[in-house]
Amino acid sequence: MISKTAKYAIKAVIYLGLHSSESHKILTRDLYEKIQVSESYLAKILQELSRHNIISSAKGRNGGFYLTRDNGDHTLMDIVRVLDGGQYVDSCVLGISQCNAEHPCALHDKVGKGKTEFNRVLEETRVSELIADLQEGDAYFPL
Amino acid sequence: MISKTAKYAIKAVIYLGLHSSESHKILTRDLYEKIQVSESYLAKILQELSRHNIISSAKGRNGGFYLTRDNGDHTLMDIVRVLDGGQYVDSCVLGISQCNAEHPCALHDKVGKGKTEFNRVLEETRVSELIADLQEGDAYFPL
DNA sequence: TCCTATTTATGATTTATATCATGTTTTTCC
DNA sequence: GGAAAAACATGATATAAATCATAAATAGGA
Repeated sequence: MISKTAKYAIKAVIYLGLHSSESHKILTRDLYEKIQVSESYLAKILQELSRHNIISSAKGRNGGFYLTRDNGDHTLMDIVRVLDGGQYVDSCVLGISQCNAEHPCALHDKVGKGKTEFNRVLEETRVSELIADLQEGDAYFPL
Repeated sequence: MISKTAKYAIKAVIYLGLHSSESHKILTRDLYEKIQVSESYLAKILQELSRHNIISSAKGRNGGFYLTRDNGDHTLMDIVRVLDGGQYVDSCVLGISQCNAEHPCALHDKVGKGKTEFNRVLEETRVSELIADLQEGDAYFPL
């Protein structure tokens, strides 16, 4: 559905949203265990996110990664696209070319709703909203 | 979400359900183009399905693959499990170990519904039902 | 009984994903 | 201005998924 890499990325972004700011940056080495991924792999992922402006970073001493208000404007789908390259979002569950929303195939019609719903949520949910939900205690995020 | 291999398999099973019977078996070479996969790869998939009794087969001259009434009793999830090994059905969308249905994580709570729905449909839909829908013209399946 | 058409079994190859490792650049502090 | 601390860039390796190729087993028909 979405790659492991994208999952790591989403977790990391949420964590940064909850625990970082421009005045309190976070280092890869202090984050990788929580995400349950190796330090060097997380580093690569964070760099990719930074390059696409999903998160912010500062080099050198006192550097690190953090989330600004602007960063929070991205959707979860943006994150997935940066890491999975947008290829997973194909219209038909069975990969039938003549199948689309107006003319859904047998399975699409049944199963497709679940997938469409999944995509829709990814597309509509902004990082900032998710963070807000978590801060208000409405949601659970055990990292 | 589900592998390409599983998609090929589902397509093939549906096709067999619509166009084959014990007295009218179908050869790999007459099917692979419709599924849009190579002949040898489809052969491998059909063999795997046959071994797990999802479809039926006969060797030798006048042999081929076909679907019996008994075969139709399997669910779509059965097909997926045979080819993907059941590993994709992990509980949490983000792979968080402490997250489950009773205690859903932030994303699980939002996105999870889509995935759960998807799984449910796979689990509940029997091959025979899907075939019936198609034969009655209620569904679309352009192969 | 022998030949041919078919599934079946097995292994090799390619491609994609995930992961690791190492060197380079930038920034801040002393 | 030099040294240390950090992100950044790049390439190598490992693992898994997808695909291909070939030989063996089986069954039917002449």
